[in-house]
Amino acid sequence: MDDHEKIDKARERIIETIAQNIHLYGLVPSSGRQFGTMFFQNEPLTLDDMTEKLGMSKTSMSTSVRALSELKLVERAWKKGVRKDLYKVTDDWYQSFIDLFSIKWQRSVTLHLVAIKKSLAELEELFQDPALSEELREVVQIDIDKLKYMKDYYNWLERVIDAFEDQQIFDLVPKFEDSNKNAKK
Amino acid sequence: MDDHEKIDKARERIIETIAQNIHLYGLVPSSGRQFGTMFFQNEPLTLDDMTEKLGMSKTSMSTSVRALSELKLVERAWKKGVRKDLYKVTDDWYQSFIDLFSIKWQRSVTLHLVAIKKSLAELEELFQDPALSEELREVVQIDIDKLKYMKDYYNWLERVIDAFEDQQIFDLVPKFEDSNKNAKK
DNA sequence: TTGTTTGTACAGTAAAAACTGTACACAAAT
DNA sequence: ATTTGTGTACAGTTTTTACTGTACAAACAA
Repeated sequence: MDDHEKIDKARERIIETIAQNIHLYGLVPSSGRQFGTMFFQNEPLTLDDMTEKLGMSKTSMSTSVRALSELKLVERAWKKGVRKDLYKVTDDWYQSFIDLFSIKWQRSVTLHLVAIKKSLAELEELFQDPALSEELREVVQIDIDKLKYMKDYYNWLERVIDAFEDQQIFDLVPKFEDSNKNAKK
Repeated sequence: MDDHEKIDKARERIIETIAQNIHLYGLVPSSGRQFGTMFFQNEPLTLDDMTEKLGMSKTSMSTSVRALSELKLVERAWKKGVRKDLYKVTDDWYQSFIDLFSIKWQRSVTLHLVAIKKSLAELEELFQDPALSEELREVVQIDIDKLKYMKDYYNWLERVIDAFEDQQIFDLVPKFEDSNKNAKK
């Protein structure tokens, strides 16, 4: 194995690991491979570069790079004289992780809260109805309690996301381990 | 629309919202529907109950409830005299969220760190080799720097997960909003 | 033991998602 | 205005994943 192959092997291991884990971002392995491949290039790549390096169709590269961009794992780059679109991996991975929450989880939290408020309002109105049977009133009360629990939970989750977004998470967990952490004050 | 239908409609909205968002847990909508349905039952359910309520095969219910259990979204329950397995949704959703990280993300972090350390060791050895061409030496140096960045990132991520696991996250983001937060001290 | 009941392994099918190739709109170059 | 180059919409295909039905092993009952 020559030196170049050694480097490739070391890179491939990382790329494959990314590919196998990127489902946590809601992406498929081939997008992970694309991301990993871009990561080890020291120049931004065009769609045609990717097609060649990954042996996949240009259409796939296009849709896939868009998915990566939406999650801010990849961003456009510019280089004078190059007319094709260029892409490179975002260099702040901490921010990428935060963006994942901002984008995917925040959306989910919002959808849940909207649904919860709507259902809660309906059930509370029903609860006020004097014509409601005693039996159903109990059922409604239980559901209301459940929805209130959900509401508290999603409000918490929203505040967690906010804490990531405005960088407070780095107060709790600094980027680099505090070496004094285990020392006596 | 009678009262019972009103209740069902309020529940269905929530169940469908869960179904549409559970992909964040790596599960498919039908598992979300199963989870949501269980959530509104006040008694633990058997696989046959689920089959009936969701109109799906028992095999599906079995595999699906296992997936939900692995993520600790549901858990087994016991009721005297009932021979069938019973399942109920876990009642601490905050803990479920934390468990998601412990289970899915921790695993991913570990896999990445293993791969990174391996590749890093290989590249560092290669870098020591006096026979390495000057040109490749530069390439190796750049890759080493990239891997070190990844390593720092995944170490941070691991500490974030730990901060969730040992409940420190609740110091940063309490379960219930601190009402004094916006008041002057 | 023999007969029931319950959960799941496994093979097959149906449904969904990923991927490709063509065709075309838009932009830049001549 | 015409030609050339680039990205993507869209339809069709392949591949993957979800789901079903059967068959069976394990646990319990009689």
